[in-house]
Parts: sequence; structure tokens; C-alpha cells
Amino acid sequence: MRLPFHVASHLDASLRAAAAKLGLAERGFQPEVRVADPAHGDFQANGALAFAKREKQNPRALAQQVVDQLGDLAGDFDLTLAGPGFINFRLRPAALLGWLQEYDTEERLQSGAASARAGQTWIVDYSAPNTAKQMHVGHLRSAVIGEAICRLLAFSGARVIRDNHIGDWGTQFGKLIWAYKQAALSGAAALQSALATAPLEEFERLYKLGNHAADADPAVLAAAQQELVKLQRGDAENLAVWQHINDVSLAAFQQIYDQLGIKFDVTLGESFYNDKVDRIYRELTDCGLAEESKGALVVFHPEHPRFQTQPFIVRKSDGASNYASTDLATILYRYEHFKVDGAAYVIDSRQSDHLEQLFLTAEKWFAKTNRKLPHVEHVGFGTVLGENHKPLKTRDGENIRLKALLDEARERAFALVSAKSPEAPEAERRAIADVVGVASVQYADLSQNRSSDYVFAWDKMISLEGNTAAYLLYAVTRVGSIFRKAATAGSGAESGSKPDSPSVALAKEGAPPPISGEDSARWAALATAPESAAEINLARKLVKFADAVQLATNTLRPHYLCTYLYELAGEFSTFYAADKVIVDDPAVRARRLLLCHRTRLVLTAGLHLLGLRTLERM
RNA sequence: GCGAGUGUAGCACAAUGGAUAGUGUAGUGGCCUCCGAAGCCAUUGAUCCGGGUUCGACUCCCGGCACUCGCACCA
Repeated sequence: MRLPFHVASHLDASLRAAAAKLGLAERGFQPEVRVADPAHGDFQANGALAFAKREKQNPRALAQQVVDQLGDLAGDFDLTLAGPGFINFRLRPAALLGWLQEYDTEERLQSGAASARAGQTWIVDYSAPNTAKQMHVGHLRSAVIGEAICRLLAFSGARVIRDNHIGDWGTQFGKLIWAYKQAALSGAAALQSALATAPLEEFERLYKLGNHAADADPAVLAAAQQELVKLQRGDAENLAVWQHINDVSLAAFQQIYDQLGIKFDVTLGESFYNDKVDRIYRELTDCGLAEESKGALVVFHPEHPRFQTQPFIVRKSDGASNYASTDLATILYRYEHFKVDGAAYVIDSRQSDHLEQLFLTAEKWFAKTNRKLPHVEHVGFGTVLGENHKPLKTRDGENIRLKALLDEARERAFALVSAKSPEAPEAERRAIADVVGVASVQYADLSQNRSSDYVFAWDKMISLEGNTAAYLLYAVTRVGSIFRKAATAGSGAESGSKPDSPSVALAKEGAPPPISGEDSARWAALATAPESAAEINLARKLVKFADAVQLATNTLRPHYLCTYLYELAGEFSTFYAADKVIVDDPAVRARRLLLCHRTRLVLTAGLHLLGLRTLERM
């Protein structure tokens, strides 16, 4: 019998069955299977300890009874008892081989993982910049973490809706439209050309212009407020200007998103919910949750230590909506229109009070209106700090533009690639640097537990040493190098594929590695079970891909996957140094080529899950 | 003041209540007639303080300390 994709849940099921035979299941026996320290085994079950304690039994004797019922696992695992009652499972080499033979493509891996969330619909709310402004470093983490979470959820079988909840409505548009119209009057051609070359810079300039003019001249302020009123009433001309601002903004954002591998399914910003907030006021008032306070409509939560006095303001005293009202309307829309099972809000942890109030309010509101609230979760993250441990800024104290930051990443990577591979043509070095630079920024963010702030240090993230994107990308290219060597050595690898040219340095997104299916299938058939210590350790690590994905997805913490990929790359590097792949013995060569192929498969699949691009050469 | 988050080696980070707290970097010492040394191998060094729960605590609870952030109409 072949092992399933997720070996740990297979063990969990077997242990539950064993416990049931012993009559332990109805008394609440939980297997508690987890990935073990490699020194002890591949997986361990700790459940006997807690259960024996509760039942006042000898834990080791109990564990032995359970093990005695696991006879059918003995073919695939070495089972041992250790310590006070740990059950250790070590995969036998033949079982490792069987798993590696089975999971030979990204699609196969995905179909193995897809049972976890099949049938679920998730919406992920991330990035969410304000229009008419440039994205800056404060927008980095939401975009990068959010995209990784989308891919993880989709890999686990969920239908995922990527939603960019942009800030496209608000009082700043009065001044901006006023300034825009002034600029258009004094020179339409100049305005259009400025907007064509650097649209967001131009909008920022216009906004500052309008802001200063309004400060200096009450007549301007009144005019700007009039523009805002006209916009809110649906004045055609102002709506057109506003629409233009948003279109141009989104096009500029997309240039950043393209680099980060992001493509939204929907962009439903604050303006979209404009006409949906009246219903929110009505419902909240009708069900007794909202009340008037100081002219505003607010929700208090009497049972809560803070929110009994700190209001959730859903309508301002001037009658206007704010982000509480639109966020509530958003939840309702996601429930009614998208029928989501879950919603992940990838938003800075500093907004946790708002989200807690939002979720608490929504919970009560949905309960009172007989709706089932989707699973809502705040995926919070810390601040990006400079090396001085203060929020990352330019020397002038300005926010660092995301565009400039990514440009610098690519430029630094280019310098490094040029130093390491001076013989490569410049165009190829540029192409490699574009991938390495952006991936380094993404990976530096993702590899760290999102809860804490993180220190942004160029030298560490592109240094290529340690837990970095470059180290992982390098591991991928070394595998590729083995396949190129195998082809020239006439070993039969890559038969039928063309010789490499510089233009194939870039792996195509999502494309299978340039190894034909027949070759892969042939090694898989020829391969014998792993034998050397390095082969076995690498194979053991590969099988645990499933656990890493599951852990990262269930906790919505991509860094678990990063840690796994880094460890896998480390196992591969050890194997690479210890065991030569291109050897004469066809069986040895086949099994090592199989390990190489699956290593590249899992590394690239994992990196793509994180939203990174991969390379054939660097 | 109230609340939240974070405190792990010189520095940057891991650890789903489990076994001897892992890794990188920096330091030291080895390894390229051999598939890419952007690499591999070895080695030194840490849980903020004090209680408690537990067979077992970086992890959970209580009390401190330090830093960061939030707290009535910007999002």
C-alpha cells in the first residue's frame, strides 16, 4: 500500500483505529502525532502520556498496547517506544522511495494537499493602499504575506478570492479634485504628460498644492469642500476626475504587484460600499446594538474591559461613514454575495483594536439577524524597522516608496550577480537580478514570524548566506546543473531536450522543470531505495513537505514553510557534497537523480507557494 | 491611566505543552585534480526577573521590569 501525501494524518488515523480496538477512543484518547526530531524518528505520537496520566495508568505500558495494535504499519515504519511513552515512527527506505515515486509533479503534490480545504471559499483582504498616493514600505508586508496566504489556501483546496480593499474614497478627494481642475485649466497638456510619466507623483504633488492653498485661503478651502460635496452627490464631472485618479492609481499599483506576483480577483474599495452603509446603520439600530453618542452612531460592548467605554464609531457626528461602517458593509457583502466560509484580513497589528471591535460587532449583529458569521481572522503583522530599530524611513524621514525599494533590491542583486558571474551577458545578469532582488525582499519578510516587527537589513537579505531567498534559489540552480551535466554525460537524462542557451536561465512561472516526463518516470522506475545517510536524510525531509504546508496554512504563518524549505535546501547541500550523482552504476545514478528531481520539485513548488519566482541559473 | 504586542547567544531569527532550546551571521579550525565553494564539515556562546500549574514550560496562569504600539469621529 502506498503512503498518502500527508503521512502524519495517516498515522493519526491508524492510531485512532488502534485505540478504538483497545476501547480507549471513547475515553478520549488523542494520538497527538507530530513531526519528530530526526534523531528520534520521522514522526512521534505523544498521546499516550496525557491519556495514561488521566487514567492513572503506566504510560509506557499503555503506549506498548497501542503499538501492539499497529501491525499493519510495520511494513512502512520502524516503531519504537522511548522515554516515558513516546511512540516513534521512522520511515523505512522502501516507504520513502514509494512516496517519492508517487509525488512527481506540482499537480500531484497539490492534489495530495487539496483535500484539506476542498469546498471552502476564502476571501483574503490584503494590500489595500490608498489611491492617489504611492505605495510605500508600510504596504509591503500586507502584499507579500497576503499573497503567500492566498496561494497556501488555494493549494489546500480552497476557492480563494483575492480582494484589494483600496482606500478610494474620503475627504482628501475634495482638495485633490480642486487642484486637478486648476492644473487642467492652466495647462491640460502639461498635466496629461505629467500623469503619463509619473501619475502618482503628480497626484501627490497636486494634493499638497491643494492642501497648502486651502490652508492659506478660506475661499479655496470652501471650493475644495464644494468639490467633495459634488463628488459625493454624484456630479458627473467630478466622478470622472475621481475615476481617472483611481484608474491611473491602480495601473501604477499593478506595476508593483507584477513584480510581487500578485493579481487581484476583485478590487472592492471603500467607494464600492458607499451605498451599502445606510442598511448597516438601520440594521444595527434596529437590533439594538448601535446607539447615539455625542452625535455619532456608536456600538459599545458592555462585557468588554475596554470597549464598554471605547466606542466603535459606525457613523460620524457629521453623518458621514467611516471605515467601521464600510468594513461592516464589507462583511455583509462577503457573506451574501461571495458566500465565503472564511475571511482573512492581512492588516497591520496596530489596527487590532479596530478589527476586534469589528468582529465583535459583526458576531452580535449576525447572531441577532440569524445569519452565520463566516470565520473571520485578523492576520496581523509587525512593523518593518530600520537597522536603528525604528520604523524604516528615508534619511529625510519620509516613507520609503515601494517602487524605490524594489528598484534598489534589483540593483543590489545585479551588483552581486555581476560579481559572482561576470562572464554572463548583461541582459541575463539583469534578468537573474530581477528575480533574486525581489525574491530576497519577499523572503526576508515571509521567513520571519509575522507577529513581530522585523529589521530590514539589505546586507543580510541579499547576502546569500543563511536563510535567504538566494540560498534557496542557488540550491535549485545546483540541481539544474546536475541535470545539465547528466545530459552531456550521455546518461540518458534529458534525452530529447535541447542544449541550454542563456535565454532559458529564467524558469517560466509554473512551468515544469525541463526534464521530460519519460525521464522522470524512468528514474523513478529504475531507482532503488535510498541507502547512504545523506540520501536517507534528504528523502525523509522531502516527505515532510506536507506537514510544513499544513502547518503554514492552518496558522496562516508562511514562515513555517520557509523554515522547512531552508532545511530541505540544507539537506540537499549536504547530500550534494557527500554523494556524487553522476556515477556509472545505473541504479545508484537513478535513485540519486530521483532525489534531485524531487528536491527541485518541492523547492520550486514551495517557493511558488510563497509567491517567489525561481531560476534555472544564477 | 487602560489595553495589546514583543523580550531567546555580540547581532538577526526558530522552536504546533514534549525528549539534549535549534539555525544563520560574526569568531576559530578543516574541505575544490571531483555534478556550480553563492557551498560543505567541525567548534565556542542564550530562554528579562519572581512565583505557580504540569509527568514535562521559551510556550499556559499570576505578579513585576523593559521596549513598541493603540485608546471619540483619518484609515
